Amino acid sequence: MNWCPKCQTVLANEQVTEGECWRCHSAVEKRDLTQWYLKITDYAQELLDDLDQLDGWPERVKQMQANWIGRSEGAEVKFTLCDKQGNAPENPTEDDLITVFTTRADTLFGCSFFLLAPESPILKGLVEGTEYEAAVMQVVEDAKKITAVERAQGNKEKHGAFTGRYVVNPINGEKVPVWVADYIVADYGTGAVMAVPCGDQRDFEFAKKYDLPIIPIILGDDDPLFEQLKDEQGRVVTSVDWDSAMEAEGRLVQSGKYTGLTGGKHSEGEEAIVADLEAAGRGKRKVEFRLRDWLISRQRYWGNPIPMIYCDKCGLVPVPEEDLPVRLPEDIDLSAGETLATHEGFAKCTCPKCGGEARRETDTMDTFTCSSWYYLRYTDPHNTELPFDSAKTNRWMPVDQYIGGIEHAILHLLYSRFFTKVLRDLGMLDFDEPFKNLLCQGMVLDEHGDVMSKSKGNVISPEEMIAGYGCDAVRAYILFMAPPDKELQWNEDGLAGMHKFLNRVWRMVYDLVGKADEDTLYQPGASDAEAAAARKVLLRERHRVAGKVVDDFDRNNFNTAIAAIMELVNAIGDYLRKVGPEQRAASVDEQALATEVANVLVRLLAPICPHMTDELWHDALGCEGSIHTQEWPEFDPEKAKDDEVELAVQINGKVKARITVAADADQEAVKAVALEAVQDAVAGKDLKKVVVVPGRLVNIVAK
RNA sequence: GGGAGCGUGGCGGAAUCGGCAUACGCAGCGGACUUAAAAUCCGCCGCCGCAAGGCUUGUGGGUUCGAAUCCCACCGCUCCUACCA
Repeated sequence: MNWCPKCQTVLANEQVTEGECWRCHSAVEKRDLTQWYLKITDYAQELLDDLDQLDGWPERVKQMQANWIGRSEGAEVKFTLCDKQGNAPENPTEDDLITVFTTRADTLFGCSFFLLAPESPILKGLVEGTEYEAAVMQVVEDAKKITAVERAQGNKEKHGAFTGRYVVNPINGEKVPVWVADYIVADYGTGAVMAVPCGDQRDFEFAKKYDLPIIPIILGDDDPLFEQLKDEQGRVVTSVDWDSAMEAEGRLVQSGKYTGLTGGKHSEGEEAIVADLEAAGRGKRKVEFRLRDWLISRQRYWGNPIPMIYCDKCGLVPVPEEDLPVRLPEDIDLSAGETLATHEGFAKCTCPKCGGEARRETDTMDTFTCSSWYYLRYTDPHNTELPFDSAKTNRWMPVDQYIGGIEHAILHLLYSRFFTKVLRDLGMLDFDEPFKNLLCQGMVLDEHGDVMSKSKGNVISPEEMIAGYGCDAVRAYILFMAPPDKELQWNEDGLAGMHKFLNRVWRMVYDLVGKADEDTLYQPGASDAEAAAARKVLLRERHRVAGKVVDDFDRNNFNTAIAAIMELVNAIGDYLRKVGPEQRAASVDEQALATEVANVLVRLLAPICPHMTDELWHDALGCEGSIHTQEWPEFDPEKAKDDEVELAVQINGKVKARITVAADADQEAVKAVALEAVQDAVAGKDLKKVVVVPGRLVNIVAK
């Protein structure tokens, strides 16, 4: 197990990052303990396959989950263990065979030694009472001491020892030595590995360090990728061009009857060799996953009790359903060092089977077990009989939009998907995935670029900013600073600007509905033509911006939605300056336009600035009810269009002039206007081609 | 070591399908109003250049009528993962 010495508890693999505890960042140690697991590995394939259904998830998160699940296609190969005298059994039984997993069966001819993990359960039996025992057990002991942190920091010096035993390679009958090596991971594959030093850099390093033979197989003895110094057996390699060797997978197998077949993962050679091993009963196709079972036991008070009872007579007995849930005791003195195990009122119980004295399991479950399905309860929160009624939950779920930090990409989001599938298989849910759309908001960084966190003490307090500018301004400013999925380096320079903008909105709305006091934006002096132009732009912007904001919200682009609202506000400002209060008061049409624009503006801004818009809704616009139950403003894409468009005129892709044409002008007319606009520049040149992109530009290709 | 992503003005950022690069804002500069300041409003604001004009999306190539966007190589940064056979 992974053990955190500070938290005094075990951790799941997912909760160890770079060798450290996810919660307190202490270096994680290894311990041998008997613990409870959930068998998430049974769902490895489905958890991987169903990532394809998650169109609304960031690619990055799906990639991280796929890597974590880590599917590898390969084969199991059975080697025969020789006895202590080094003789292979004539008719080996299953007990005489040791299985390895490999993705490169085509390299079996290059296997020159055989490795076991230090934690391998058969290791002790192999060396017990032999002259090799001391050295092997030393490697086992040392492996426990090297912390995962040291390994993560690149301390990858490999250690090993010969066990004195041999195994026979099933493909060629070669006898190779068995070593223990600390770079073999016990709980991946079988904890035993065939070593092919000319095909694997780690095996190569190990072979060099302990002077083990290196057989050049992928390519043959004379391949230039291997720099060779042959000993009397003709098989010592001093170095390998690894970069090239990695790309050499398409090359040919050069050994035995397979000579001439291509090598590599899923290659002809690999297929042929696995097929022969299978026929001989010495191998079979196998898929391995990196994902391990989820260790849920925690040595903590807070957590769901694990509902199991230990009885001396009956063994392990589950708490019967009618006694569930098991509740934590509240009369426990944690500060005095009392634990669930020492709390007799909790730990002591009677066996549900025989009625005799028994003890409860006093470990509790990982907090992530609770967070893996809490959201289901939201669909039926008052149910006193069941966690949730399936009919209700199936109606509401899955969650349309889930929001969370990227730090949960593997932990919470993988566990929740697993729980959903298990509950579905138990008949309690009728869907496969809990969260249709996922938004991972970026983290907030301080001025040095460090992630803000309570434990680092570098968080900024929103209270002060809210006191100075109001929470609508703080909220709008945060949304405006960056798209939500991007990380954001905190900087308050623009906050005062956002505050000014909202004040401007406030005054404008009152001005538009004719309730401005003395503080109007109107500056006399605009001509009728200028007033008409401002009015036209305003009407267009009202429709264009409403469409853009609705669209931006669908894509979570809140920053550009706010930018668009600012553009509408700029158009309103121009209108208010040029069409004065008296003019507006005198015209029913003008009042209707101004009121509608005010109404649209306030509704567009409502999700961003909920407080001030609700006040404007009642006090300025005189509307009833809450603004937050209103629909988005309607809009007409036709009215968002201008009847004239400005086009760039390019010569060979460089902008040389700009022309204004009617929006519905036909291409020939546009071409003529464009050519006229640049006639001096193209004079005397050969016109190869004229590309007209309606509404955008004209590109003239001339030589 | 393996995987993913990013690089645009002084700054945050925009450009949704290959079509006017720098929207919107911050900072800065100039102006109006004011006895003055605040507040408010207007204008300028990528780089070089007096100008005409030229250059510009990390660097270098390629595809294309046209590239921030697609392809290749390199440089730099970030995140994830890590002795996974």
